[in-house]
Amino acid sequence: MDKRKEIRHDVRVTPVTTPSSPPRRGRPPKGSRQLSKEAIVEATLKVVDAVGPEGVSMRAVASVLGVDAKSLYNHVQGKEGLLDDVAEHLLGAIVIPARTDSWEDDLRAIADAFRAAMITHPRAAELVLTRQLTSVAGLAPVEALLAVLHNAGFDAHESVNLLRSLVATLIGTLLREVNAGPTFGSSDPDEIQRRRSALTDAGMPAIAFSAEHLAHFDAESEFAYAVDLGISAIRARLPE
Amino acid sequence: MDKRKEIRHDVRVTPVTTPSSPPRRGRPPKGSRQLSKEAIVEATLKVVDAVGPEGVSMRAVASVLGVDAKSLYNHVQGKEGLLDDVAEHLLGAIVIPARTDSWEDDLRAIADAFRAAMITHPRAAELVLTRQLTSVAGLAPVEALLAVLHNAGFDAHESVNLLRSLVATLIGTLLREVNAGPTFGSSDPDEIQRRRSALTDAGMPAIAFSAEHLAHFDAESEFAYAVDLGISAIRARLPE
DNA sequence: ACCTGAACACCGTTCAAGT
DNA sequence: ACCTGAACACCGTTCAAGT
Repeated sequence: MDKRKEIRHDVRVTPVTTPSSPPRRGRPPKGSRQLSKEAIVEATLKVVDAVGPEGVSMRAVASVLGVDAKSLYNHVQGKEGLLDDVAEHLLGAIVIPARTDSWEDDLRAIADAFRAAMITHPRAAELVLTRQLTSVAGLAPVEALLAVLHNAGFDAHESVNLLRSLVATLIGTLLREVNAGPTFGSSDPDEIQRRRSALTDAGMPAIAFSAEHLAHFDAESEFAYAVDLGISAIRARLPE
Repeated sequence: MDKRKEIRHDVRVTPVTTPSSPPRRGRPPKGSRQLSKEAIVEATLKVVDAVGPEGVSMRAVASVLGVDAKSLYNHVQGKEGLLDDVAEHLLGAIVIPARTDSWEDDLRAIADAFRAAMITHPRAAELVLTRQLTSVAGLAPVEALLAVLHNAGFDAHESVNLLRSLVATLIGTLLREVNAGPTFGSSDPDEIQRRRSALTDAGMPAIAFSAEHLAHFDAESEFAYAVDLGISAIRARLPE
């Protein structure tokens, strides 16, 4: 409830210089790090990992680097631009797998690579999943998916439709996984039991019927299931 | 760039009382509206429609109601609670269609009802699509989808898996639609041409091959396509 | 070229005091 | 029961001045 205390608590991420160093003016004498976009993005990622995207402030990022918040504006385009940069950094970390002779395996492998990259920074994943990114660098996974679809025999038009549906499914599934957080994914039987009875008591028969399974959630197998479902839908649309 | 001016501009949403009314203390004499959660949620929806979720401030919402921001805290649980309330309000507006004898048609109809509700407030949709909602009221669409799946012959477990994949696809697709905004959805040939050449020049062969279709985007037919794809995947999993 | 002091116009929220 | 003044601890961002 008291936002001041919450933020005070969260925002302390190991600063590069000691907080007791005296305030200066102009360029620091010598040893101080050169600020750069990459360094700022990495610092931001640390903050996001610690307090989530909504906890990010220019001041918090700057303090990780032992610098004043206003200095960041020499390297990034404001807070929104910075968060875009973080998202693209994460997107760039996806390792596109080599192609095999099975398009099904290839699609699965790309999907897994995407998830793997998101999982390394669960709290930052939301940035990739919800932002409208425009960089060319972020297109590598799209290129990879499209290439596989073309190669499987789909024409330029159908490939795009399938690509978009598949990506939507991946995003929707991962968004749920990272938003749910560790709480929902937990296998704590007590927690599951509480959710189960809440669902049974909702007075909705179909929900009550499936309550046991609704209360349980295994992120990894849910993801695999969604990808398999997508792949079988694509297979059904194969020409010839 | 100058945030002050931007906000000044956007935030002026027709206030209920004239802005020149003198400041008061304690309860206003008589004519002033009774504040209520519903009224606050509706006012917030107006603000979101005007300036998007990130533009919402307690002060802006209060000013729509001609009231001080701090008064809102008597009725909602802070800003986050308020935005949750808005999301649930929107979720509650979904009109679940009557069931027919075709589970395919039923799934499509529920999906369409979901989209229709989101489209009425495109900028607010993001709240429904990205927030972790916990209310029982929001479960109606889930109940409807599950009932259809059960009725189609799926057991309690498989129904939940299919439900989650389908919902993920809907959320991913709608998120893209509302995030893209009117710009991307436009059929302006110049805009499409610019995007097309940007994609061709990216040096990625599969993207270049599909560039024409990647540059074009029709939200409604993309949605229909994704739903159809999901339904055909579900059909392939039908028992017996 | 790049960093900061001073400053501005905002925020969300608490709490005691008012009616 | 519900509203507000005063106040607090934050924000993002600009710009001129410093080195």
